[in-house]
Formats: sequence, C-alpha cells, structure tokens
Amino acid sequence: MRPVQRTSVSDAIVAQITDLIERNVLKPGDRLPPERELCKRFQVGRSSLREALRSLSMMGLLDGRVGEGTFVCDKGRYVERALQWGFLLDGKKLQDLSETRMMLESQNAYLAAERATPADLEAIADALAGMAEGLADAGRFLASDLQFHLLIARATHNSILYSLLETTRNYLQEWIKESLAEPSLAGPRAELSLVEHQRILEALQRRDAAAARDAMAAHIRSSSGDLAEQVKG
Amino acid sequence: MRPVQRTSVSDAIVAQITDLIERNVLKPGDRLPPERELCKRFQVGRSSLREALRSLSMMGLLDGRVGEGTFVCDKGRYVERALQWGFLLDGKKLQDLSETRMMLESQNAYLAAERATPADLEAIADALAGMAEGLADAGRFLASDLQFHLLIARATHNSILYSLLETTRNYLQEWIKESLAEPSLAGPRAELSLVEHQRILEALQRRDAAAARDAMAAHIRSSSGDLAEQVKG
DNA sequence: AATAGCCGATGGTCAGACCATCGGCAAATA
DNA sequence: TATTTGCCGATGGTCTGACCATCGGCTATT
Repeated sequence: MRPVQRTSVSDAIVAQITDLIERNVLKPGDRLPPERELCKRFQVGRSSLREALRSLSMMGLLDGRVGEGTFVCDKGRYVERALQWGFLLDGKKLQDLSETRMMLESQNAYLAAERATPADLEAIADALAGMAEGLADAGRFLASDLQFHLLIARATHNSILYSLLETTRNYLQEWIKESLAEPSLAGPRAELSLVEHQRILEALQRRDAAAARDAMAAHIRSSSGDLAEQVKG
Repeated sequence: MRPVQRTSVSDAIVAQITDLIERNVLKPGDRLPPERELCKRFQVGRSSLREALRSLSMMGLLDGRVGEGTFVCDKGRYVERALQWGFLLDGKKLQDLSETRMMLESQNAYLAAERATPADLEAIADALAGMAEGLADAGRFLASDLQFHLLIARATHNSILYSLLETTRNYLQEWIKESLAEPSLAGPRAELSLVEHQRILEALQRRDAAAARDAMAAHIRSSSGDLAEQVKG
C-alpha cells in the first residue's frame, strides 16, 4: 500500500500546457485558444482553467491580453518576473547560488574543452573580442562577458547544464552588474577579467580540460570575491 | 506622458501577500484566514483571490490543504523552484540528465566532506546500514540508497545544490529502479553498490574531499553503466 | 480615402452553489 | 475508563453563469 496520487485539476492543466511548451507544440508567440474554448477541450470549469493560466502567467510562460488572447512568452522571462517581486535573495541564498554557479561554470568549461566544435570555439573567441572592444563601454563589456560564458555552456552540448547555468546567471546578473559598475574597481577589474577569459579560451583551444576548468574556477573565484564584498557592503 | 500602470486584482493580492511574507508578518507554518474571509478583507471576488493563492502555491510560498486551511511554506524555496522550472523547460535527455547528476553528486560529495557535521555523518552512516539490512529487500535497499545520496547533498548545507540533486534523482529514479530490479544484476550489483557507498562514507569521515568526490564519481559511473545498458536493451 | 463609431470576441472579475476532505466532538462500545 | 465510531461544521476545490473593460476589425459616414 502506498499513498494515492492526489492531483488537482489546475495542476493537471499546468502540467499539460507546460508539456506542450516543452515539446515545442506551443512555440513562443503562439496564441492559445480562447479560455471558453479551452474549458470545453479540457472538460473543466473556467475557474480551474484560469487558475492554471494565471499560474503560468505569473511564472512568465504565458501572457494574457484582454480582447486579444493568451500568448506563449519567450523562455527565460520567468526569472525576470520572479525578481520583479523583489524576492528574497538573502546572504545565504546568494552564497549558495554563487557556489552553484562556480561549480557549473568550471565543470562546463571542462566538458566544453572536450566537446567544443571549431564553430563553438570561434564564437567564443568572437565574444572575447567583443569584451576587448567594450573595455570602455561597461554595457557592451558585460554583454560580451555573459555571452562568453553562455557559449562555453552551449559548447558542452548538454542542454540541462546550459539551462541551469543560464538561470543561475540570470539571478546573479544584477549583482554582477553592480559589482562591475563600481567605479573604483571597474577599470582594473575589467582588464583582469579580460586576461582571465583569455586564459580560459586558450585552454579550450588546447583541449586541455583540466586547465580550462581550473582557469574558469580561478576567474569565478576572483570575481565572486568582489561579489562577496558587494554583499557585505 | 507615459503608459498608465495597469494592475490586475490578483497580481495586487500576490504582491500584498508576498510583502507580508517578506516582512515576516506571515511566518512559515502560519495559517492564513479562510478564503471567504480573505475575500471580505481584500474586497475581491473569490476567483481573483484563488488565482492569487494558486499562483503563490505554485511558486512554493503557500500550501493549501482541504479542510484545514492555507499555510505559509517553510523557507523560501523560491529560487529552487525556479531552477526546477528551468530544468523542465528543456528537453530531458537521459544522457544529459545522467551527466548532470554525475557532476552534482561528485561535487556535493566534495563539499560534504568539508562541511558535514557529526550529525550529518551519523545520518549517512544510518542510511548505509539500512542498505546493508535491505540487501534482500529491493524496495528498502533502494530507499536507503536514495536517502544516502540525499543526505550527502544535505550535508553540503547548500539548499540549491540539494534541490538540484533531488530533482535529477527524481527524474532518474524510474530508470534506476528498473535497473536494480533486473534479477540477473540485482544481487552482485547491490553488493558492489554497498562497497562503493562504504568507500564514500569513509572518505567523508576522513574529511578527504577529493577522495569523496572520486569515490562518488566512480560509484555513479559504475551504476550509470548499468543504466546505459538498460536503456539500450 | 480617411475617419468615426459600432460590435463581437476575449480576458478579468464577481457571486453563488455544490462537493470532498479534514479535524474535532460526542455518542456508542469494549 | 479507554477506545472506537459516526456525525458535523469548516475549508479548499470546482463548476456555472453573469457582467464589465478592452481590443481589433468592420462598416458607414464624411
């Protein structure tokens, strides 16, 4: 004997729609059938359906517009939405997140060194060039920096690892931005960062997995040091 | 002139309740007033209120129990929840999952060796004892096995890493179960598994982080080998 | 041809009803 | 007296039908 599965109607709907989005049957930008129509298809009341849709909207998967319909959002919007409620990222959580990122980044670098295609490496090199050109432009520098890391994650050809890193980065992005915006640190920090990224790329090009991992770890450590100070102050 | 702020009723409720939880007016474990009561206080219809509550439940802030009430959940499991969503939104390839798990398990073992409290170690040892006792009982063996790994993750004292490992395990659990259920493999596999777990525990007790990581990696590798065969067959 | 007004479609909200479940209490039972 | 059984109110879960505000496109007026 084991506890029977208790499933609420709206949870089931959430699961179904989520699944449709996952399997790309519903693509970003697509419009869902009207609520009243969905009720008939799912054989549920409008309340239950709306609770499901509202939950999905709150998580940023859907977007309802009066008089127009309900649309599928781009993926990744939900993190933004989450932070919109100015949510709890207490010190401990930030530290945990930072640690998780460190682990993901370094391990991804390791795998990327083994698996990156020539095209991957070229794209990563381009991102690095973008950083160099953006030394004077904090916005561009940061964008290229992010791109660099995401491209490495992509080069692992593991969609889950990529997705996890992307999410953690999204959460930490705000703090990273503030950290780099510190005028006293910005200049030297950016140049140091550039050198560190250079080392990572070289390791990747040499297919030296361990070196890539260590170079990435060193880079994150040095930048998360700033992060820690940022949090304290 | 700028676009006027359009706010929906349930979003406003979500914001208010979120704020109450943030300011600790509503503490974890607290019970909210009944829905019908809240309707009167917020001066809104029950549908709108329920859409808000459902969203908060979906995000892991609230938990509604029929006949009892709606309660504030422990801790902010918010980030964890979001990461799990990130998880879902991408294709779940067994190989990718397995790889992610390998990385999480081994890294968690590393951190656990550094941070486990005596109580943590004791709990892990208990789980191992449970496995030994359950050699003849596949169900119990598997349960203790799972417990062993989760307790190690817990011993990292990093809620995000724990949550991620828990999620990957949940996804893989079905395959793992089938794999161990194979009659031809069950006996020897379980005994080998026991020895591997023993090695991990010893490394943890010695506070030898690298050894713990390597022992865990070896264990996962050997068990995921079975997993791969299982998938092929 | 351009504009103004209308109208149906659609999401947003509300109110009331019924159901299943849970916890506690009282009555029946040993 | 201690335990079990049955009942009942409270509560979340669901359904229905209704009304409103808004949007987009159609139509008629200019």
